[in-house]
Amino acid sequence: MQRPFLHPPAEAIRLESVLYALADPVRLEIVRRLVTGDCPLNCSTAAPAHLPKSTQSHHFQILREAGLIQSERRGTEVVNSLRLDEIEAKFPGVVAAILKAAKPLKCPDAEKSGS
Amino acid sequence: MQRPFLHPPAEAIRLESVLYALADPVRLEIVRRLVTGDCPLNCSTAAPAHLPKSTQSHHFQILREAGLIQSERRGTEVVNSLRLDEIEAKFPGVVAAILKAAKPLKCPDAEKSGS
DNA sequence: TCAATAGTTCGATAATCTTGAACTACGGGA
DNA sequence: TCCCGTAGTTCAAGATTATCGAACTATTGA
Repeated sequence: MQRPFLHPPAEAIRLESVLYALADPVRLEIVRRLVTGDCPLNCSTAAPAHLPKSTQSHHFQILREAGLIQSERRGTEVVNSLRLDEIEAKFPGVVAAILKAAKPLKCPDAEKSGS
Repeated sequence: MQRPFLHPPAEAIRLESVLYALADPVRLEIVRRLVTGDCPLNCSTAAPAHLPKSTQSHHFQILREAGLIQSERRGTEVVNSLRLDEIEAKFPGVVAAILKAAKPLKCPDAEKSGS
């Protein structure tokens, strides 16, 4: 068994880790996609498609360890969801303000939904 | 002349850089001290005292390049001030929420103001 | 001019990020 | 049940970045 996902309890979530996780354009985009909910939540679809799988996995690990997302194996894929309530309870307004200020990432994903 | 300080114009300030700058406990503490204004604003007093000067300088450079602070030589010391208005205009509520959520850094600075 | 103070720059080591390659886990046939 | 395809993880190596002592620069004051 691949070691199960490690999720920090709410008390252990640190502001610095949350900020660090969101300080990367790719991870910020992942969180943005998860919160808008306009796409399935597995890793491949939530991450920019042009990235290697290993890099995607690394970013999800950081988001997980920061306490921003929760990952759960569902069949062959991993379903990710945001832990917005817990983060909001600990750091009111932080993630909301960041997401409001975040612009969609410009990347080779650009599908038909042109700007 | 030591090359003068580089400050990005407001338009060039990126959310990711701001978050990255604030994701470090030391830098978050520096910003916290600058905003409470309960101490002079030069580098040595704004940074945790136990840190080597070179490390302090590095942190101030990152804060500067992120657009969070403005540095100006005043005699033999460097005076730092926050660019809160510009950041607030670009990313409303972000820094305010972060500062509200930030706890004072526990460090060997601990003066008589015991917890 | 000399010494002291406040920061910066340099150089080396350590830690972290990125990515290809190999591996693990699960589901679907035949 | 065995084999294959899909979805992610883990490993290893090179590239970035952080930390900190040592040397350097800038400014003030005696």
